[in-house]
Amino acid sequence: MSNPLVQKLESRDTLSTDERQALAAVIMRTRMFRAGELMIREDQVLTESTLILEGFAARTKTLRDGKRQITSVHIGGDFVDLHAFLLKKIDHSIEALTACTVAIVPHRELERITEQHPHLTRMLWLSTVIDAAVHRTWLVAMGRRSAAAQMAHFVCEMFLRLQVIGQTQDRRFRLPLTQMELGDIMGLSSVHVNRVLQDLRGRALLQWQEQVVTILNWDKLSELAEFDPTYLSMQKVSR
Amino acid sequence: MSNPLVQKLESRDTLSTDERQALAAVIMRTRMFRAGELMIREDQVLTESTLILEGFAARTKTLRDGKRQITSVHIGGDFVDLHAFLLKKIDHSIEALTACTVAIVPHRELERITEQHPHLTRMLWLSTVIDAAVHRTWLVAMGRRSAAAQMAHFVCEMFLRLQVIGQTQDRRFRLPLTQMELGDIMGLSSVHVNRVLQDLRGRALLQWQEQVVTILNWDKLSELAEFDPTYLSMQKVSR
DNA sequence: CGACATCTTGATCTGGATCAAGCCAGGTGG
DNA sequence: CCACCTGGCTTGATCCAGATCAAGATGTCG
Repeated sequence: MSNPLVQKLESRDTLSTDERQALAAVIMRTRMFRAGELMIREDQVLTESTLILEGFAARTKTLRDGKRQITSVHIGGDFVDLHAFLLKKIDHSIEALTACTVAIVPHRELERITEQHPHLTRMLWLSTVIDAAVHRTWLVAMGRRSAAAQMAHFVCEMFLRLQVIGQTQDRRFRLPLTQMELGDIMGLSSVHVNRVLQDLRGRALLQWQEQVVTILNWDKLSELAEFDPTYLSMQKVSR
Repeated sequence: MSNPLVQKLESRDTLSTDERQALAAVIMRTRMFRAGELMIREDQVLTESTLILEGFAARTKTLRDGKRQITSVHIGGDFVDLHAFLLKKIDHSIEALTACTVAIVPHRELERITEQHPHLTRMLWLSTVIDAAVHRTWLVAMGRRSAAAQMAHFVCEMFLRLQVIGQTQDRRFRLPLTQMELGDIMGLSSVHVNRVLQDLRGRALLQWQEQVVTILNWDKLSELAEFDPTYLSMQKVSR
């Protein structure tokens, strides 16, 4: 089985054969979700975690008045709820944004990894720590950047993350998010998202048609976003 | 030494004598910072982590145009840069908001914990995962709540976190943040923070004088904030 | 074919930013 | 001991980025 998680971890440190086997062994079964389906309901107590093999998913929180915020977007190789291994109970939902194929990993198996594979444990821990780094980057973008810069930043981020798992061709990639979902990611209205995208298109920074994004000018886009990929920890170092 | 970290971890799961000793042994030395001092500079490569014993600190990111965003506020018992153990390099600064006493923990020692104490490892991992949960809560507040609700939420959060380490008396606690810092936390201007605070005072939800906050009406404050403490994981369960 | 989602555009409104002063307390230097 | 300065808080006036409301265009799917 081609495993995008291994691919992602290997981009950050080398895994031993032993560790790669341990990771493979931990996957008990796979499962599919349809687009729009709820993968995990808020406040559920979890005993297994979910690794995306294929597709896009999001962590979402909906307030009483119906306003929704997406706190992260996950792609192949991401453990959407690895943190639930330790939290046990999660205060947000996880939704499939597109059709998804996922691997199910019982917490018992993750616990076994922490008992027997210290280095692999650190690599999984690292994944959750990078999640947090992405959260911080979004906080900075929401709090202090203009909507255009925030959007530019998000596009740069998704480009690099998708590149690691081989889902980009040159400067082009599929990003199947509606403008309403983009609004929920950035804390904006869908109307404003539409205008921001027109602005970025107008400045010839990117194209965005039929769920396919093409970055026309990486330099200017990342300049506008003040994008620094450090937080994605994409260098291979011993951890 | 009274260790607020042990106090905090014990509120989430029981530690064995062995584990408590291992935690104590890991502290190589302590150090003090003055208010306003930079504890960690952005982009530094770190080989040790910093545990706050006493005082308030913040992770901050400053943009080119001088705008600043605070992405977390840390208090006694918090490892401000535990994530640096795995990230190695950090893309934000850490500033002492007040005078701080901290314990220094070499990464080598943390690595030894991951080799020898799986359960304690999970508890430290849990700390970083709760950090991320706080980030998500801030994202929701910044993206979708009114400034007043966001402020109310922040006050509720700080109250509970300070309560765990015994830094509250009844409904009153010291929160030594300027209105400018509050603005940097919530993505607002200090002028607006001032008006929001006046609003909350006017509604008799809280007092805030001389860096001391008194919650006058917890029910209404947490109602306004739609505050649900689940994300702080304050129940003692086996992890 | 109708129903529904998504995108687009225009008009208007508003929460919070920005700019500008004044106020107060504490600290410093002469 | 006073004059001054600095940092934080407060208030008022004005501005603007982005929200909200409304309607139409386009596409898709049962």
